Amino acid sequence: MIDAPFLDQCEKTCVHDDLVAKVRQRMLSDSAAEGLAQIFGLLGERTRVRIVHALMGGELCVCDISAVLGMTSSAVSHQLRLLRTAKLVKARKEGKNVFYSIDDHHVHALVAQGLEHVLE
Amino acid sequence: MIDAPFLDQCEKTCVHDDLVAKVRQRMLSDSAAEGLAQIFGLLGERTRVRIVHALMGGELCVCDISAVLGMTSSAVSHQLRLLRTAKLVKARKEGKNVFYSIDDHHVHALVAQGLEHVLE
DNA sequence: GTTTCATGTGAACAACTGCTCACATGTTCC
DNA sequence: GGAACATGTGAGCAGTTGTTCACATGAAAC
Repeated sequence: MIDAPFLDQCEKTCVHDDLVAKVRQRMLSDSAAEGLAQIFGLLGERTRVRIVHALMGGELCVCDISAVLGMTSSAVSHQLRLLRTAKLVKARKEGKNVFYSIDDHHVHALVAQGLEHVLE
Repeated sequence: MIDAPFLDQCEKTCVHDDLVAKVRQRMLSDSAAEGLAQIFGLLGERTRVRIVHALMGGELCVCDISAVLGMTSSAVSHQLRLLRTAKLVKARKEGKNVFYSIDDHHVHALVAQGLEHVLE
């Protein structure tokens, strides 16, 4: 049921009980909301979204990404770690270099969809 | 061209000049990166993504959203302001109540796409 | 082995952000 | 008019986060 303390605020005049109950049934689970917020949050930062977009053209090593973005490799590496942990990008080691690429096929679609919103 | 200070770090051995130059040509503009980060960032937070998801079932007034999420209407109103300013949701006034709904048709697609990633 | 270099990472600092609290606004009902 | 109530908002605080700095790691070349 609906938590009491919040209904008490305006129960009589405002809240549409049946509607609220219906929406709560379809509501995102905690884990789903957390997961959604995580992936959107990772893409919701200038540096990281630029990294992901750069990788959409193909794999790049850390040093190349640093050069493309004009940032230190340390800063880039910190962000790559977050993206890698969340499985948005994957790493391939080759000698001294580590090449990164998009890991999840949904990421492409998400960024493309986001661009449609931004560019129209 | 490519900014000098960042190339200097590992110019001789690591950076693939032609590849970096090519990627930089296709690189996101500053405004596009900022716009992408903004919309993803807005969806990249637990409370806001729950609000947007709740609105995907139809319009709701502030008080109903508060009841659904179990949060104060003040906290919800603060977040609605951000979503409204960014044109992710729109407001319709009716007497004392203000009903919110999804403003941009891309938002539906984005959240649905994000859910596919999370739920698989 | 030693050097060189690409990458990874912990600590620290500054900037940002979400919530709370108090209060303002505007509408309805009496 | 005044009371009640849904909503909006500014200030302040606590928690989070992105970058820098210094240093560690691991691989290639000599």
